[in-house]
Amino acid sequence: MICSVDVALLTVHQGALAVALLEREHEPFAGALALPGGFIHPEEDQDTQAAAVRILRTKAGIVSPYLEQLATFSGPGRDPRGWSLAVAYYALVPPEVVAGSGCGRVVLRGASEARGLPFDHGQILAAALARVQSKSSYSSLPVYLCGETFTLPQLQAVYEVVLGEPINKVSFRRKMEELGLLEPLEGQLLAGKAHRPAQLYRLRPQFRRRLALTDRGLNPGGGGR
Amino acid sequence: MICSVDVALLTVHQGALAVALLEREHEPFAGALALPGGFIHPEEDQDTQAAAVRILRTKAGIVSPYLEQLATFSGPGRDPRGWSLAVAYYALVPPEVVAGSGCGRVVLRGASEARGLPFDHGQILAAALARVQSKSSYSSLPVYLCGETFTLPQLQAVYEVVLGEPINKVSFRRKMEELGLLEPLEGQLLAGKAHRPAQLYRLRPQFRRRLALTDRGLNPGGGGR
DNA sequence: ATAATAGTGTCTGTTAGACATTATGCA
DNA sequence: TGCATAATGTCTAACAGACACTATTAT
Repeated sequence: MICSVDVALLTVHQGALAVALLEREHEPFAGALALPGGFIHPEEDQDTQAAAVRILRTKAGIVSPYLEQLATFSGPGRDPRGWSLAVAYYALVPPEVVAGSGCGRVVLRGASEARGLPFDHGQILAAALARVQSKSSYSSLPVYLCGETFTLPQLQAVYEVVLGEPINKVSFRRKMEELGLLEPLEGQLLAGKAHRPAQLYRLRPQFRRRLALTDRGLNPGGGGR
Repeated sequence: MICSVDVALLTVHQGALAVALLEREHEPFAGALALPGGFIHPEEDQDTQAAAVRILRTKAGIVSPYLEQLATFSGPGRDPRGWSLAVAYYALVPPEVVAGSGCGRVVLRGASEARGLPFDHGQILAAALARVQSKSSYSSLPVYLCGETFTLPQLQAVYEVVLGEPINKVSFRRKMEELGLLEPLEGQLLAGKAHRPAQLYRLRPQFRRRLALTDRGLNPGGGGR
C-alpha cells in the first residue's frame, strides 16, 4: 500500500490566499504542479508530522511556523499506481518565508483558482481552505500568516482575506484586546504613508506556538464552522 | 508498514459517556480490552471510512448512524511490532443500538475512566472525547446519541452529559427551535412518571445525515473548541 | 490646510441566561 | 389536592455592529 504525506502550504499573496505548488519530478504526473508531498520514511520520520516537516524542508526549503494535520485521504482511485493513503497537513506561513525559501522552485497559485491538480490534491486543498476559514473565525490562526511584527489594520486585512468578508473594525479590535495575545512595540510603523502611522504589535511569547480561542467567535454572523 | 483503522465508539450509559471496547483475540495485547480496530484491506475497502464501517460491523456487530474521521496516529512506538499508522474514527450510537448488537462481545466502559488501553488507544479516546465535546457545543451532534424519538428534556440531558455542565433550559429550547431540526410527534411521552408528560420529537428527514450548526454556539460561556 | 488612515467613544438592537409562572399528568 | 416535571413568558445584563468623532502623519 502506498503511504504518503501531502502538505497544503498557504500564504497571503497579492491580497488573496495562495497555495504553494511544486513541479513534480517523477511519474505519475511528472511535470505537473502539485502539492508538496512524498512517501513516509519509517526509518527517518518519528511520525507523519515529522514526515511533513521533512518534506517541506527538503522539497520546498520552507520551515513553517504552523503545521497541523488535516485529514487522511485514501482509496483505489486517487493514485494511478493503485490503492493509496495520504495523510494531509496544512501549513500557514508569512509571505516573506515563502519568498526567502532558498530554492526558488515554489510556485504560488491563488488558492481558490488552482484547478486541475493531480491526485486528489484539489480535494485536499479545498479541505485545507475550509479548515483555515473555519478555524480563523474563532481563533488567532491568521497571525501565522503575518510576519514577526504587524499592525492591527494589517492583521485585520489578513483575517478579511481568509474569511472572505469584511470585519467590523471596532469589534475586531475589541476581540484582539480581550484575547490578550498581542503586545505593542514602542516602535511605530510610519513609512511613506501619508496618514497617521499604526502601532506595531507582536505575538506574546506564550502564544507563539499556541492558538488563542474566542468563546463566541469574531463575526458571529459570518464564517461557518 | 502497519496500516490500520481504529474506532472510538461512544454512547451514553448510566448517565455518562461510555466507550465500546473489545477483548483482543490476537497478539499483541491478546486478551486486553481495546478499541475496535483492524488492518485496512485494500481489495475490500473503498477507503478507510469503509474499513471503519466493516470493522464495526464484523467485530462489534454495530452499524453506526454517525461515523467521522478523527485523526491519524503514527510512529515507531505505538505498536510493539514496529512503525505503524492508524487512521482513527469516532462513532456515536444510541444505547439501544449497542445493547442490540447481536454478538454480546462489546464491553462498555466510562469514557473518562477507561485507562490502561493498549497501543495509543488512550490518546485516541481522549481526542475523540475532545472532538465530540467541542463539536457538540455548536452543533446537533448529540442527537446521534439519542434513539429515533426523544423528548427535549432527554436531549438536553444528553447534551449535558457530553458537555459536562448544565445548560440553561430556556436557551437550549430556543436554540433547538431556531435550528429547526426537530419535528414534534403527536404522540406524547407519558409512562409512569408522576408529572406532566413531555412532547416527543424526531429528527427532520433532511437532518438525518447532516448536522445543524449554530453560529454562536449554545452555551457560549462553556464548552471550548 | 487637506487627504487618508489609525484609533476611540457611544448608542442601539440582539441575545443568552435568570427568574417566575402556567400546564399537566399521576399518586 | 399535592407533587413533580414540562413548557412558556418576561426581564436584564452583556455584547456585536453601526456611526461618529478625534488623532496623526505626509504632501
